[in-house]
Amino acid sequence: MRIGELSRRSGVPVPTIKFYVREGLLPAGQLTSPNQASYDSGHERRLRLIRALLDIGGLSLAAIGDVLRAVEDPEQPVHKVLGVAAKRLTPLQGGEPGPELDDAREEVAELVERRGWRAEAHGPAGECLAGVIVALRRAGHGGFVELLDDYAAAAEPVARADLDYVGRRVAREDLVEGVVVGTVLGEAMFSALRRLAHVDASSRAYDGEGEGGPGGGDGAAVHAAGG
Amino acid sequence: MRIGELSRRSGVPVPTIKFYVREGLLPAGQLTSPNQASYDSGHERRLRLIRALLDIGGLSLAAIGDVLRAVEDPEQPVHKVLGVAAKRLTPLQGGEPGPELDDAREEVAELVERRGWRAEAHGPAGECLAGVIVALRRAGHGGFVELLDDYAAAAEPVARADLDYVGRRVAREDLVEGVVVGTVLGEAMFSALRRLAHVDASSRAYDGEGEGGPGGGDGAAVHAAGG
DNA sequence: CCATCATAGATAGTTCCACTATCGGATAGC
DNA sequence: GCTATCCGATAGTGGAACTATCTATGATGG
Repeated sequence: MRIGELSRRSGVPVPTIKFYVREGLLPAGQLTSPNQASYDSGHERRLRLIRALLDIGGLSLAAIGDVLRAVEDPEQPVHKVLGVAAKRLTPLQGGEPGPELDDAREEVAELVERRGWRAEAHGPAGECLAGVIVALRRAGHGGFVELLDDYAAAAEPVARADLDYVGRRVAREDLVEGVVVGTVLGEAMFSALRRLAHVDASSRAYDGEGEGGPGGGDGAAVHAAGG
Repeated sequence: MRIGELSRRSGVPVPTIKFYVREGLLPAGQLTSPNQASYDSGHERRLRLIRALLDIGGLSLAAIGDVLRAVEDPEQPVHKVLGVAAKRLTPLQGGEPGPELDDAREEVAELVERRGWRAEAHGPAGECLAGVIVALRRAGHGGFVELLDDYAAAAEPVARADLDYVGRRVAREDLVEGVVVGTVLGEAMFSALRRLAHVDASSRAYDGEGEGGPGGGDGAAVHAAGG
């Protein structure tokens, strides 16, 4: 297919497709003549993936490019690709070093030990978590950190489900793409579910247990007041 | 305190503080003379909250401003404030309408019913979830949608924990701020924990059950390959 | 075979966002 | 008085993600 049809099928404007090719996010079409190239369904799929990571996952084009190029490169061993993915999928707050951050790191290490997780507490994910803890404390909501264990307990089955999804894939590219999609879009999925569950939990807490179906509250329910 | 000290204590540059005041994110200092103003610990706390929502939560300044101004305004009833928060904390993908989106909406409604949630499936959170489902399908990862129930089951205890945290607050402003912080920073916290749990689950799945502590794998472990 | 349309590739421009720089005049505190 | 700091205002910066325009070339249809 030509670029016009690719644009129509993916919903991405032609100049934007050209821009993505320039930025190395999308391989160029197969040139059939000096000013004519043909694109296939692989391009279409890649384009949809880019838009999902961009719009839903909120990744930057630079991050998407790094990840996708690593996925494409057959030279890269799988674990390297996953390393790139882990780094680029993490906002990586870092923050200014200090005793606060050291304390938070220590708490993360204790949590990992407490739950018996086989994970490095000082890897990208652990650093990210420590950054969040510091930010919560700095924002005056240190109490929220007490929920860490509850959150960790909920994260375990989610991680197992993710791995289960990824485990069903065999081809290298499919595998890696599964990890990326699971990490990025799975996060968006959980986030939406969490907000839905907030409405439910709030409804039960403030409207009383005995009342009827959803939406019966008069506004006390958290998040229920949509407009 | 004067603006210089506020800057030193919060780590935010003076011109940036002035910028936040101009944008209505931070109340102006108390003028003690035509060109002298004094700031208090409330300003400092607010400033830290802004930075947390911006850096960790990834909210835009516009969204932060809407939420904080609603929180500040004593005219606004609590449920209105929570409505504003819910809307601004949601990326609100919307996406183009079509049969795909209708199908996804239907699935969300079925999920809500299946779990017995007292929540409107067509509120902001439900719409957001439907958008994610559509994006997953469009990106060629419709299979991931099968994890919806696992994710929903994990979201329930998290939502209960959040509500429990919020429930401990009594003052109106504290309550609302708790919701905002819980929703935004709690998401970042869960996200980091989920990635940590990925490392663990991957280690167990690929490195064998019997091996020793963390980090022992040779790279097959998801995300374990940090830089 | 010729008019019309789409395309490749290149360069430059736009919009939004989150700051950052500079300035003129006033004040604080020694 | 002197210097550092401050207020308020205006203007400028840099990055991100496009978008517009242009030229030369080729495809398509009557």
